[in-house]
Amino acid sequence: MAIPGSSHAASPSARIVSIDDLRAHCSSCSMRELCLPFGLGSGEIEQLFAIIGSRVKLRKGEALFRNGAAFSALFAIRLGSMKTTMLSDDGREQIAGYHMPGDILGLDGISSGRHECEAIALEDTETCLIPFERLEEVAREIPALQHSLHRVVGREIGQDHRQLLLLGSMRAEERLAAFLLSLSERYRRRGYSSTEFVLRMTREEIGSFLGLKLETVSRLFSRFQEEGLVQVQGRAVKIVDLPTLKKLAGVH
Amino acid sequence: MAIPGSSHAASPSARIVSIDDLRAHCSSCSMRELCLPFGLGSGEIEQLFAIIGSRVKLRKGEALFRNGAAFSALFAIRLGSMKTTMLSDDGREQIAGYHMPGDILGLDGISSGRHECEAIALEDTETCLIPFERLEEVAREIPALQHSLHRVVGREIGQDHRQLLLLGSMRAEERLAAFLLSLSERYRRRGYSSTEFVLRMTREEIGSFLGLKLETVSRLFSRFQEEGLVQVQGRAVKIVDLPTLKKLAGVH
DNA sequence: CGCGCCGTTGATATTATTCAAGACCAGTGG
DNA sequence: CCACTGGTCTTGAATAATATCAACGGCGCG
Repeated sequence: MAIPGSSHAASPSARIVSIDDLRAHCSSCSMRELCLPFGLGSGEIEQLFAIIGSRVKLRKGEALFRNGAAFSALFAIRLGSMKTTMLSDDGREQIAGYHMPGDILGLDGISSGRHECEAIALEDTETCLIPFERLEEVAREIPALQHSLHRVVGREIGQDHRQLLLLGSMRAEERLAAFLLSLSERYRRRGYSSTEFVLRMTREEIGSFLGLKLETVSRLFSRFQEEGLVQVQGRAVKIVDLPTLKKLAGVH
Repeated sequence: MAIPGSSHAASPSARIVSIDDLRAHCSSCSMRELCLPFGLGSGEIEQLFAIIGSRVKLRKGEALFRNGAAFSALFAIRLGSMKTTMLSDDGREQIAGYHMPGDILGLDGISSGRHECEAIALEDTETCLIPFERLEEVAREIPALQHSLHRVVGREIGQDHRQLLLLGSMRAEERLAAFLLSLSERYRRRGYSSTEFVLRMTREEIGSFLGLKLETVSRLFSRFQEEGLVQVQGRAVKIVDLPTLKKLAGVH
């Protein structure tokens, strides 16, 4: 499973690209505010950047890591988007996360030393590979980096908890409304339109993420459109009536 | 909301007890293998112990921290059990976690500086208060502690992901079976019986944790008993047919 | 062009919830 | 001691929500 010339886990088809591009540098990365560099001085960013040995490019559908793979690194998404999926023993899959640029992947592997989920690219995607042991070393020297790592980890836990609330206590239409609002907010924070965006997942994947079947998702999109909440054409979504959508999702 | 003489968040009725008991020491705590001290040498445990200024005792129903409270510390459960609950804006609550001795609570507050859930004692419970800033300081000096903290965090994320799988893709009977197996395993690791234990939650709380209504949980317990999988008397549970239970939960 | 994947929609089936009634149990005060 | 009370648990019947099954249209791509 290992890539020739690399001790880090990634799928065989992934291509590792050595750094030859200045835009790849943390200090000029447009995601630095959301990612590990947040709060670091320029010298400190330099130290962080020094351990990011490579970028990993994935084509749509390729895996960054697979279930059971040895854990040795975190990955920061630079460009594109990914899903993380949990697999039950009988083959069903549950999408546990939908990740965008600035998100950090792979935290699930820290405790057991093996990844307990899979990370699959939803489109052509580029990530930074961050060797975890070296990150720990540098974090011991740079309090701000240590804190930033903890902040990222806490963000992941918070997101998971909100998803638990969604799956455990919301009805189908509330789930979809909450999902759209969450996307809206996350695009906004990244400087994109918060009202018009393109979904990167199929209806089936959205259903898996929300604990629903694809037909239910499709029907809900149709109904939301009828009711004038959104305009949907395939994966292109335009949020029309934000207040009502918020009310639906239970946000007051 | 702050306790007189303490800068750390906890409910007003919680009593802080200064350390006057040798059994309170990390090195003699029966949970040290599951908790932060794991993997530390005795000198290092001493340094960790030095920052644990106090224990927090809670009576059944009392809160360790509430939603929105300022985050300043983690808490390690020494004795008893707790639930963490997420609150939706419209008042519904979702139990996100069921925690036992050795578990670390409060990680959800790291990223925003405020707790995003509530931690409530399910029975009389005792926890160690671990000031987070000081923990970060000491973790920078002791790689093993730093790693142990990361391991604990990763464990939490893994557990959340498994719960997402449960809520998103399992049917009611699978959820209850998986819940019982998870309890069984966690009691086993703590040196208790893995086949006979007492639930610390009401049917309603179990339902909330599993995304079900209390009546559904009650019916399932009755059915599992009829089918000879378990013996249930109120909250006392005895697992009778482990293999079938595992098959139900989708574990092969 | 034809194939495969994706999305929509309708009819039906299944699952879990809701509503309702009553049993049980521990604690409390007369 | 006993009746009373509030919380918990169980069970049944009716209902609502979502899944399943099935058919078909569209779109992109080789």
